[in-house]
Amino acid sequence: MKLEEAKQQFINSWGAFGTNWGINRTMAQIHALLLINPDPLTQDDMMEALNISRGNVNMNVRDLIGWGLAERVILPGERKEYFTGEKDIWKVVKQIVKERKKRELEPMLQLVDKLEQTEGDRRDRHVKAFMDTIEGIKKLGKYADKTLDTLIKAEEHWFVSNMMKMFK
Amino acid sequence: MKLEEAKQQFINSWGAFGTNWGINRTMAQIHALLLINPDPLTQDDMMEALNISRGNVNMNVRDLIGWGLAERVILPGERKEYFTGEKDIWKVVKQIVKERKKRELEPMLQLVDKLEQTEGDRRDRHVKAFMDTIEGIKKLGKYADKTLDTLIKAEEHWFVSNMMKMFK
DNA sequence: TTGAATTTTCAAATATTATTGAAAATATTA
DNA sequence: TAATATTTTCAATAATATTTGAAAATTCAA
Repeated sequence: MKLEEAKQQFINSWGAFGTNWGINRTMAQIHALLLINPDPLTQDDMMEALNISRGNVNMNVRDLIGWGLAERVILPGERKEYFTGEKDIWKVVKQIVKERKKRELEPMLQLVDKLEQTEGDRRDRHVKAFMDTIEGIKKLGKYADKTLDTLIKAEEHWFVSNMMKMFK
Repeated sequence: MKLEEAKQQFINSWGAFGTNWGINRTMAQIHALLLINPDPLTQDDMMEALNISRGNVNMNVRDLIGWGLAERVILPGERKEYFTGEKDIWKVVKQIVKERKKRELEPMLQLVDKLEQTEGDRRDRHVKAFMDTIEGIKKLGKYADKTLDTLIKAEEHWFVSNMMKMFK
């Protein structure tokens, strides 16, 4: 397979992959494009590579920046803005984990803390089932929170070699 | 807060949470409903609790069964079908991990195996950047695959206590 | 400053995904 | 077997999410 075809396949698959994770297709495709491009790209480059409008590129690039997955680059002497993506996949994963933890896990933990205060007699099987679920989620959620914090701070080799010990 | 209000909040939040993960709102809400209900429910119960149509319940319950998160229950003497959900959150998490690994990680690994065959001279910076990305994803993907297999097979207490050692 | 280049915004258009509801299929009981 | 209850399907509809494109805002060089 030729490079151009392979790139196209990668971009399409990364886009489809993203949609399974609640990320819009275009944002994931732009991310793919930045991952595989050695040099920074302009918004026009992305419009052309993905066949999408200026507004679409602009919004999604800014979203990617918000996720910490892309950044603006100033090239001396150039008028236009350029953008690059983090190339180290381990760092990409850590960044995504960090953001999703902040955006989703933390609000979920806040919710269960609140729902834990629900009134009612546990001898009522409905009350009990509800409270058991909430407590189960809280316990596992807090544990996930700590685990993910460890991952976010970890160096790849440290994390991998620690995990390896579990596989034996 | 009263039980009914708390249940409603939990169902709504679980639904919203699902949409961030590429899972449709109704499926996540039905799952929430099954999580917090001590007894099996009929499709009519779910229609009423969530204010949705029969067809919608039916499709989403079957999807949940496909994900291994709900199952049909036969109650002796009852004409209607009943459904329950797994209550143990650790098992729920393992089941979701197992399914997403099969549906997403494995196809992704197949893709990178294929894209690794891309022709081209690595002295070309574009070829090199592409191949580096693909190889990075492959390496981390294979590692994730093993880690998740360990998680899927693990007992909660074993897994937790192993992870604890990393936090120290 | 000015004005050309560039980026950003956002209402409207389009595309995608989810939901309904009624007909068809299936299962159950008498 | 026929009558009835229940489940399933799926075309039509509705709801949601994404994309466009042109106007407004901003930036920058002279």
